Amino acid sequence: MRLSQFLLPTLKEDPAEAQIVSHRLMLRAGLIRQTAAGIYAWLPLGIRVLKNIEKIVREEMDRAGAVELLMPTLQSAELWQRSGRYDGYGKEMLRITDRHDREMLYGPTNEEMVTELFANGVRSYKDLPMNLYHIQWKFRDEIRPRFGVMRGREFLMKDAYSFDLDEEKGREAYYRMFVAYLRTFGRMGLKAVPMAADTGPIGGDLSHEFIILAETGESEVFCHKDLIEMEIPGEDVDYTADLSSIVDERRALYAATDEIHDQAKFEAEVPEADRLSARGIEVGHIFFFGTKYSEPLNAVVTGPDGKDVPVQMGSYGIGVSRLMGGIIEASHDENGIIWPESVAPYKAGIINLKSGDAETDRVCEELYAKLTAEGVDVLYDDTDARGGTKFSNMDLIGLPWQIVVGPRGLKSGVVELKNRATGDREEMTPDAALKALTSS
RNA sequence: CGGGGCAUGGCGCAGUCUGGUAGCGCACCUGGUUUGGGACCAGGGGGUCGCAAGUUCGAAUCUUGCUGCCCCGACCA
Repeated sequence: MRLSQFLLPTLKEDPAEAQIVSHRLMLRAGLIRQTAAGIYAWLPLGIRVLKNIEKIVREEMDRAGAVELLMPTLQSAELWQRSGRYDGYGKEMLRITDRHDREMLYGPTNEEMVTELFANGVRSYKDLPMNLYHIQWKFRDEIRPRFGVMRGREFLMKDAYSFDLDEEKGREAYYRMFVAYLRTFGRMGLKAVPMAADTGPIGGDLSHEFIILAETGESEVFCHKDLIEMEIPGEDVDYTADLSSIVDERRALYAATDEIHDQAKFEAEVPEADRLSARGIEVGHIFFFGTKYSEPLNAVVTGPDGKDVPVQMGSYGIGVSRLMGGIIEASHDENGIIWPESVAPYKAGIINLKSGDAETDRVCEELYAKLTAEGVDVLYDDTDARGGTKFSNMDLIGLPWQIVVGPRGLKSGVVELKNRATGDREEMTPDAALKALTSS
């Protein structure tokens, strides 16, 4: 993409409304614009990142055996009245009336709807296990939206729902998601720690929040430091096998958010040198809730014994839009965002230091054409802005690599390749820069 | 929902206390000089001062009501 044809409204100064660093940087780097409290428009650069995050989530869900579908944002109130949640959900739920005075709502979640879809399509235990997910916009009318995209009212969420014949199978489904989450966050360059969470009325031990560590995180977390460095399961992880060893080795170590933190237990279980207290952001939440929805909505399958049983369910959320804020919180410096390559809107930027200079333009054009042909996403700053402006903007938007092309270097036949994360710069021929970017 | 704060050009702000016909920086447009880390000179465009009533000869400024946004708290992916 040529910057001259792109919409990239960067801001030199911090907008007054943004308090935390990810919110400030998202506004300054031209990723989002707020349109109402807690509601954001995604600008061209922002939507590219969002889609990259989505892609990783989708790939890991698919790998773990979940099946994608897409449920609507608007739901009828009737469905929620049957599950008994319509009155209980409170003002967080945005209620809408259509032209026929039918009560509708903008979905804050989809348990009811997915349960009904499942019940309509599945009758036999032989069709289990099943895990259905979608990536869809949700709306929760938070009393106080804040922190930009981290705590918006409208947000993009991946939610998956597992259906199993009995509790043991349900546990296996839960473990698959547990492992898929480790991989998902790991691929985004995040260190996500699963922490036991409140299981609510169902009880049991099957609920975890996935917390990423970031200095500016909203809540305080405490855990064994080994959890941070634990290896992420590889691409070849076998989801049909018993995954309990992967899950158990993590659950064996202390990890808690400040809400349920028990300092005495922490000190008893974790040697002082291994205690880590840090700040964290919740980016995922998984839980098993048995027949909470399958019973009232009559989602039953016929078992091997010929009897109908309500299915055992779990649900598994990932805050997709929130993750963008979370990644920035975890990866930035004083100059701007530092995108991990897996989610970066473009892999590289080309800075033309003297637009209009025949040789500089020629080398830039050639690099741009060749990188594009090789399938490398590249943003070419072909505007006639001054060098300093281009450097600052490129650092701000945080593309992993920058190729700086100017007359001074070209005199000796070199361009400069800069790594945004490390700040390292190296002079090399345009061909060498091309190779460096296409081989990695 | 309780407490606090803000609303003046695209962005950041001054002016409000002490009413007198709107200003600064950045951004934008034109011309020139510049050109490897947010240039300089000259000229220029853009604002019903959040909305509505009221007080006054006169309101960004005073009064009342409303709306929007931000921060702290309770709540949450």
